Order: sequence, then structure tokens, then C-alpha cells
Amino acid sequence: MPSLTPLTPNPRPRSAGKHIVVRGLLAGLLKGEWVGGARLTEAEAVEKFGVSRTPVREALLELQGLGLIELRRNCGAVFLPFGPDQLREIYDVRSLLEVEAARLAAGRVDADTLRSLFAAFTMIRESGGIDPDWKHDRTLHRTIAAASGNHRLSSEISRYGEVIQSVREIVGEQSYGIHETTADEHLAILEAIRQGDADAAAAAMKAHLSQASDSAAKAADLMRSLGSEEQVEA
Amino acid sequence: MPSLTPLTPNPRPRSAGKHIVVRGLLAGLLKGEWVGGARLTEAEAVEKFGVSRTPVREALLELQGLGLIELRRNCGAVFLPFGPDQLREIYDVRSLLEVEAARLAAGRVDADTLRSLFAAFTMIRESGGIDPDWKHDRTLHRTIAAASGNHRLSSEISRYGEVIQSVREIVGEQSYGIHETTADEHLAILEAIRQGDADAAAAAMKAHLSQASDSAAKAADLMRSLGSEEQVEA
DNA sequence: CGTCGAAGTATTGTCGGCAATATAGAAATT
DNA sequence: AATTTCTATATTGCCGACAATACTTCGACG
Repeated sequence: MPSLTPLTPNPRPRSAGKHIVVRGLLAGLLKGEWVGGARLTEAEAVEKFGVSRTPVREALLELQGLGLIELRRNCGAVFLPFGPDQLREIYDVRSLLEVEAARLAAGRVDADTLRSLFAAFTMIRESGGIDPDWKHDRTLHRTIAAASGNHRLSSEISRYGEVIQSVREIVGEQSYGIHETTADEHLAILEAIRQGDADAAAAAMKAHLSQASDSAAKAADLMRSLGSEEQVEA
Repeated sequence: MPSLTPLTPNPRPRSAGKHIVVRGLLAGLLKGEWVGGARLTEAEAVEKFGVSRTPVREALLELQGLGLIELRRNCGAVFLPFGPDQLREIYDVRSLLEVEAARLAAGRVDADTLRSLFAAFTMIRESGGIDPDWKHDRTLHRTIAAASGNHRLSSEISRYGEVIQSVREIVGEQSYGIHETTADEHLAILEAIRQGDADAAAAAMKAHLSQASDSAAKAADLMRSLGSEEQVEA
């Protein structure tokens, strides 16, 4: 009996083209492939990823919007450095945003938001540290951001969260796991918010993200060494 | 004698398509045309602006990256509210970023950077308040951001500066001029940085941007009333 | 020898079209 | 009548090609 599905069941999940390019370029960026301001033309990206120019263009535009590459007319895309130092800078800005969000959230405590905050926290604790895609962690941070009451701030935090999540997915679970103290750190933030102590909430969030920044920088270091190994093989 | 130039000398400056759409959508957004979560499909935008789908797509993607619209598969683009309140939120985040930049800059004072800072300030003062495109003001803010030493922070500040500049250009000079006290406010920031007083620099920057936020909110109000007038005509 | 200019190449912005997928509406069933 | 299924439409993601523009190389000229 002949199959009812087309002959090529999964050539490409329809809307994966752009994502493939973004992911591939991010991975190369982390491994330091284009270090030194190397330039990549659209045609080269087309050849490298086997997709049309349209998804390549959109991917490059997205990476430009994320501040990871620079697009120059008829000059190709210049890749900005993206190593441990840059990841630290990203985390510094993220900290700036999320610390302010925690501070604002503490000043607007509300029974409903408190309930959702602790619900998100419970989800993390119940997962027992097993959360490959950081789903619950992201939910908690998003909830705190939303509790700030500033939609723009919340949106900006989500943007950074997506970048960081992409980096996490590329690096993999190998060395980028939730450190053990995360639950305590989260609890400290939530307790401060519950008590309406803005300064304490800000300090707790700052400490939490400082830890996360260290983990990320280490992972980026590992990624870089992996990249150089590949270069040795080639 | 036949003209040597093509018959249509300036049909469109080649790379204006995307910009036209971005500008048009931003203007409509400010005037409150799509208030209430209205949806706009790519085909509608094509008809509205007379360009192909490609620049429309890229414009929508850019606006999404700027957090001004939301793109849903096969549902069209939903326009997020963009009035005085949202402009205030934007300025709040901008303030967060630039205040931190000023604070960092004060902690890294350097003869060269100080020279470029005061050079930028002199340009503003010499222009005598006549700076239609805010060129020198932007230069000063960019210079302060760069003086922070955090490239990511500086890049993010530039991103916000571009959004704000776009809003300025759309609103026009009518009600969005440099208020008289700007020179003093700028000088206060620079003096604090020169003395290495991080807290004073942060406070001065905060005060400066608070003034700017008020002006912007007023301008947005005016824009909204203009939009409603047009609606009355129609 | 250095500088300017022009042909040639490379790169990008835009366009129309196609296929896939989601939404909406109609028809049939319970 | 309400719900489900099926069809038709609408909308999007992707593709290949064209034209305009910037860059490069080569040659002519001072």
C-alpha cells in the first residue's frame, strides 16, 4: 500500500530556512570562525547553508538587529567578536534590565502576580533541576519582567532571553547546566518581591545574574576551545 | 536633444523601499491608525505602499525587532499600541541604559575621551540650538555611550537612539525642538564625568532624559490628536 | 611613478511566482 | 441546534531572476 504522505516526508519543516541560517551563523560566531572582522557575502551563506537568498537575508537582518553582525552595502556582513568577553557584556546589560524589573516588581506587589511568581518557582523546584530547555526558568524571569509593569522593559528582557537561550541551545547541556544554588537565588528574589523590598529584590537579582554570567562565560570559553580544535583538524 | 539619463530620473532611490514602509508604518503607528490590535497583512501593505512583498517583509521584521508590532503566522501583523505611554516606557528603558553608561563613563575618565566629549558638546553649543536632525546631540550621546567601555551597552543605546530619531523625524520640528535648558543639562553630565563623580553623572543624565521624555510624550500627544482629526475628515 | 578614469565584476535591493500551511466558511452528522 | 469534518480561501515562506549600485582591476594620462 503506497504511502499517503509525500515522497519526502520531511525535506524541511517549511519555516526552518531562516532559523537554520541564524543557528548556523550563531554557532560559527561562538566557535570563533569569523573572528577578526571576516566578511561573509549573501552568496557565500547561500552556498554554506543550501537555502535561497531570502532566508539568508532575513537571518542576517535578524543578527544585525541583535547586534552580532554589521551589514555594509555591497561589502558583505562583518562579524563582530562574540566570545566570553562579549557574553559578559550581554549579561551586564541583561542584568541592568532585569535588576530594574525586579526593583519595579517589588514596588507593585499584587496578590495575583505573587501567585503566578511562586507558581513559576514551584515548577522549577518540582522539575528537580532537570529542565533541558530552561522552560521554567525562562517562565519565571518572564513573569518577573511582566510584573515590572513596563511592557517595553519586559519586551527588551524577552529579547535578551531569546539570545541567551539560543546560545544555550548551541553550547548544549554539556557545561551550561543549572548550578545548584539557582533555587535559593530564585527564592531570595521572590521573597524580596513578596516583602516589597525593592533594594533587596534588585540585589538578589543582581547576584543571581552574576552567577549566570560566570557560567555563560565558562561555556563560551569551552566553545572557543572546541572551535580551535576543529581548526587544528582542518 | 534626448536626455542621457533614464526616462524616470528618480523613480525610487534604489534602496528606499524598506525605509518607505518602515517610515509609513511608524507614522501610522504614532497617529494611532491601527490602535486596538488591528491586523495588517503583507498584501495590504503592498497595496498601501506600492512596493513588492520583499521590502514589506523586511520592514515588518524590523518593526518586530524593535518591539512595535507582533508577527503571527498567517494572521498578519498585529500593531502594538504606540502612544505617549509607550513612548514614556521607551524613554524609561533608554534612561536605564544611558544612565548606566554615564555612570560607567565617569569611572573611566580618560584625557582622550574627555576631549571628544567636550568637542561634541562644543558642536552643540556652536550650532546655537539649530540642529534639525539632532546630529550633534546624537553624537554627544553616542560618545558618552562609547565612553562606558561596554560595546553591547553602547550598541543598545544606539538602537534606541535610532528609534527615537525616527519618531523625531516623523513628528517633525513643530513641537519637538531642543528645549532651552539642554545645553546646561549636557554640561552638567560632562562636568560630572570629568570629575569622575559617577553618581552625579548618573543623576545628571537621568534628569536630562526625564526632560526629553516629557517633550516626547507631548509630541506624541500632538501626533495622536492630528491622527484623530484626519479620522474625523474621513 | 603616481593619479585619474573607465570597463568589468561583485553584491545587493527588489520583483513576481510557486508551494505549503493556517484560517475561515460550508456541509454533513449527531 | 451544536459539533465535527471537509473544502475553499487567504497568507505566508521560499525560490530564481533582474536591475541598480558599489567595488575592483586595468589602462591611459600627467
